[in-house]
Formats: sequence, C-alpha cells, structure tokens
Amino acid sequence: MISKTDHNDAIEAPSVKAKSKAQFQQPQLLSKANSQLSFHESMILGPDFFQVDALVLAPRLLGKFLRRDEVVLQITEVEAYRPNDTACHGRFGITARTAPVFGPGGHAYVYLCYGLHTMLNVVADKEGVGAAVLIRSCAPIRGLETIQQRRGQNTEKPVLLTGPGKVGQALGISTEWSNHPLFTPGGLEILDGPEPEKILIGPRVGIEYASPEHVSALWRFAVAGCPWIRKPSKTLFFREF
DNA sequence: GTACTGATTGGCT
DNA sequence: GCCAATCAGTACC
Repeated sequence: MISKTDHNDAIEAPSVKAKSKAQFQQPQLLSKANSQLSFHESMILGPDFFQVDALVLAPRLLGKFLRRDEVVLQITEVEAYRPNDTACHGRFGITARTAPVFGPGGHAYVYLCYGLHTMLNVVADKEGVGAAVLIRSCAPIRGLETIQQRRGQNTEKPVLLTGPGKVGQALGISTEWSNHPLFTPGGLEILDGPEPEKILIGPRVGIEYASPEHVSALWRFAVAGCPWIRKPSKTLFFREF
C-alpha cells in the first residue's frame, strides 16, 4: 500500500523512474540539486517495501528520502544488519532497547552510541526476524538552516552528513523516536526517490568485535560518485546491478 | 550491585 | 594518526 502524503504538492503519481538517473550534485551545487530532486513529488513507501531481507532492503533505500518536518535528506550510504549476525544488536535478543528491531519492518530503531550519538536504523523484514538497516550518510535536500542550527555549523560550511551520528543530529531525533513508524504521514517518513545509477559495496564499519565472516561481509552499500559517503572509500568497490 | 564497552565524532599533534 | 567525550546497555559477581 502506497499513500500520497505531501499536502502542499498533491500532484499525480510521479515518474520516479524517469528521474532515476538524476545526478547527485556536489556540495557547492546544493541549491541546484534542490530544484532537480523533486522529493515533494514522491510518495511515502508502504510497510511492504520494508518487510524484506535487510540485504535486499539496504540497497533499495539508497536514493530514498527521509523527511522530518522541513528537513529532507536523501539516503546515500547504508549498512545491513541481519538475524544471526554477530554484529547486529538483535544478537542480545529482545531487550528494552532492541525490541523495535524484532518488530515489523518499516519502523525506526534509534539508539545511543558512545553516549552521544543517536543512530537511525530502518527495521527490516517481518515481525520477529530481528533485522535492520543503519542509515550511515545522507545528502541534505531541504531545511539546510535547521540542519546547520542543529549541527552548530556556520552557514559558510557545506553540510556534510557523512556519518550516522550526523544524520541523527540533522534530523533532530532522540531514542524516543525508536519504534516510530516510517510509513505513516507526520513525524519521520521515508519517501520514494530515484534509484542511484551505480552502487558501491564494502564491509561494514566499526564492528571488529563480530565474528570474522560478519566483519568481512560486504553489507555496506553506498551511492557511487556521491560526495556524501563516509571515507575511506578505498574499502568500497563497484557492484553492477 | 559494579565494570566494561560501543554500528562515532571532532579536535589536536 | 591518536584520543577524549559520555552514558545506556549488557555481562558478570
């Protein structure tokens, strides 16, 4: 089920595919990018979109839009976390913190990392599975002033949301947003967006504690040729779809 | 109850 | 490249 949400721009179903080859702009061309990536024509993605294996959902989330009020971000880098994955928070089983991970796909899972950073995940797969996709990086599309205020940046600097902590900060979310549905209008939403032309894959970041096969698993996905990706990009390489 | 750690970031050398 | 910040969650006694 897909529903239209944008109250101001109630246009007919957009030709999302037609825009799918839209180029991702350099930071200094942000204003131009805004006019080209017409997120406002996009529709909210329904629960079915999310209720697939995290490895399937992760690359599909690239290019999609995250919206909270006036702030709109475009997803450029993600990581998949799966059941029986020694790097997944679900490995602890259902706890107060991880309960949303085991809920039905399409909800947010937000947790605090290092006591300071709020990390946004999109819960994947069916209820009870325990899978999620971490949103690692985003391109800012709308609400630059709000983002800069939240990040304490001056307006001269480009807004680079190249890391999960920065994404959470730009959206202004806290752990209270954990378990929030992403497929209902209002609050935090995920909207359809253009598919990236090429995708990079590589190993996930910061999970050295996991078992070797999970440390080396290529479950990190990023939009190729896009500046909003956490470095080092050496660990990422092309994957043709 | 206490101890340890982390899906990070930004500043300093 | 190195390291401190900062605290909820988990493990263990």
